[in-house]
Amino acid sequence: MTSLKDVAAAAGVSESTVSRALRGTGRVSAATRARVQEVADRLHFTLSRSASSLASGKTMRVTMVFTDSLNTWFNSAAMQGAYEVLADAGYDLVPLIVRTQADLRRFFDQLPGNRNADGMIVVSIMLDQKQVGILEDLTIPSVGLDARAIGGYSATVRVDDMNAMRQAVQLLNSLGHRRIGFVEMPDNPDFQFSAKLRSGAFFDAARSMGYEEGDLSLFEGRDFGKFRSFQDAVSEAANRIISKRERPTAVCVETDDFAIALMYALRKVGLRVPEDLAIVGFDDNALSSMAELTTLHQDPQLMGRMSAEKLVTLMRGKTLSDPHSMLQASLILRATATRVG
Amino acid sequence: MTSLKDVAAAAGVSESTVSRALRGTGRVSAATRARVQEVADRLHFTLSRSASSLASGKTMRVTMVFTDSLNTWFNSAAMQGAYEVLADAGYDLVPLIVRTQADLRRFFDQLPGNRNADGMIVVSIMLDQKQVGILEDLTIPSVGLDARAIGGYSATVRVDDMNAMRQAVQLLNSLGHRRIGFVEMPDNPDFQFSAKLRSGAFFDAARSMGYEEGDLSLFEGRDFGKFRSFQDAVSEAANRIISKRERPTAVCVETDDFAIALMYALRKVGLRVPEDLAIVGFDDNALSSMAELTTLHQDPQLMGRMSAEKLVTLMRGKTLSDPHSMLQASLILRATATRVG
DNA sequence: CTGAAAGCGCTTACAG
DNA sequence: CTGAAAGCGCTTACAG
Repeated sequence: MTSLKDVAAAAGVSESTVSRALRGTGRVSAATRARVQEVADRLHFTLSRSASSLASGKTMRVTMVFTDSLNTWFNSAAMQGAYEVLADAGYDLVPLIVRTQADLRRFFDQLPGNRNADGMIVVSIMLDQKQVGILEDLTIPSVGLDARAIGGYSATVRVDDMNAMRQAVQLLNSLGHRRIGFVEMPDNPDFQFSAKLRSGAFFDAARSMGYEEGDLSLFEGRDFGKFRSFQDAVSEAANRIISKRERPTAVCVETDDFAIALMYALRKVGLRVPEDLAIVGFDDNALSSMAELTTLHQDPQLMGRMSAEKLVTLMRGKTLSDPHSMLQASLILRATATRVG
Repeated sequence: MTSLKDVAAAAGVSESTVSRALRGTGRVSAATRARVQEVADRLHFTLSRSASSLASGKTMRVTMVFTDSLNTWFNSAAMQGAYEVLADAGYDLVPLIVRTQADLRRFFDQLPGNRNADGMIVVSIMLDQKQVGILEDLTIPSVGLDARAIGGYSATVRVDDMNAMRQAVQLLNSLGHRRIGFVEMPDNPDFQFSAKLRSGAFFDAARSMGYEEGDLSLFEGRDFGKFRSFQDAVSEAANRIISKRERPTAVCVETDDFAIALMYALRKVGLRVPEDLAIVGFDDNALSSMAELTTLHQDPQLMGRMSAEKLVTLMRGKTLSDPHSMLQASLILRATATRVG
């Protein structure tokens, strides 16, 4: 395999000069640079990233940590957004899935001594105090994407759940719904990070707008999470909604995917949406417009881009004027939430 | 930053022993191994991948090459499948998007001298003869995923388009459709790799079943590909279908995404699906069941897994008994293709 | 089972 | 602007 040494020999210059010419750093005469480049092209030479990395101390790699599959609507878009920015800046993006508490513990145990990335983007993970401490002591920057709390991260990008839920409650209130509820996603039984923030925000908003405890229902994710499949969880959630005494006339659902599946399940047993139950989702994914789902729009690809931009700035040793970005979700009015009755 | 040397010092053994103990290679006494591991854990030590890679000649990295966004239905599922297998085998997965002919040329120009991956998975790319030659000369194995031709790749995983299209035509024939057509995806104007194989297979199947040229219509991707947005392309395709003299009573569409968008566009102007036009898609993605689309099911996550399994076997220096896998798509009967008339 | 030593292929002060 | 040399942190024959 041809190495930098071969290029140096073929071009009649030193290895130092080849290195500088190819990377465009340091002072090299235009003529020399051109000759080196020409020889390198002819020999199909590429720098060994491992060797460069070892010598320079920069890995030119970014780890993107997920708790869930890469092909969810949110994760895949966030990764695409981050990829675009990182590729432009010369960084490789390396996805890592951390599914269980044990995985996560191992990951954090090894973090302090980890020299295998110049930075990381951590997606949708709730950290405990110890983990926050580890991040703070890290020599490489970390960006929290969909981080529900700022602690530990050098920068964060998130959606304003509080305000989003306020908009949703406001809508339901304006439409005359007096009994409302929130439906959580099924918990991953093996994993503790499912944030309760969105449901918490929903109820806070509702109370501040005059709803009383008796008006509010929570359909808890852990009640469906013990079921084997997504469909089982959907059935159980639908069942609990139907059999609820004093059933709400409207619910918010934690994500569009769950909202849409739920809507189909409810209609199948004869509950009319929106007449009997209004539904508001969260995400505005590709299914939502087709399902005519009223929902809150967020843009994970943009969030991925923003996270990567912050990270690149930090990896270059600069500081951020706005390390923590909070985006607003926008309410998309469609057919599943209409006036009560 | 703590290095292997520090671990060796703290454990009172040589660096060689630490290396062997931590990687579980070579003969190390159980007691020594345990002590080394304990010290390594205490110091939060992780091997530097760059240094390991440089010393061993293995990068433990796999490049996965796409021509399109990471968050398409097919790509994200394929990546998830490949990730699962590669992560288990200790490899990092590094996505690479090659959007233009120029990108692709540069990529292949640099491939021969590239030491930055131990193997690669190439998704949905049509290769020319020169590129096939480059792959064949490569020292690292390459797997073609959704490779429409075998040439150059050490192994391939694909769907049997021929047979899938035969099933589709057979269905339309059984349902009494005598005038049928195929709708291609809009071309990426900047890119030449959109395969014509699926439409070719469709017409081959139709002819072999007695359809005459006058019965068959092709709606070519390049006719919609010059439009700016996906929606524009959909509109143009719908327009061409509607204004076709001797309009077909049924069409196959290259992918579900395009089929569903097309269906909505057609219904909007009053064409009834399936009464006026039956539609069969390809993919069976999450939208299809909701849209009640009759389609051909394929499983990109499984294809990603299979590709990675083949690649891992090859990277370990073993040979494959079945390097080229062809999966069958299965026809999913739903509401958009019914008896003619 | 364990260690000393060479070497992987670069980058980067340091000198000139 | 260019080169000689040290060194990044590992792995792996080679010896014992």
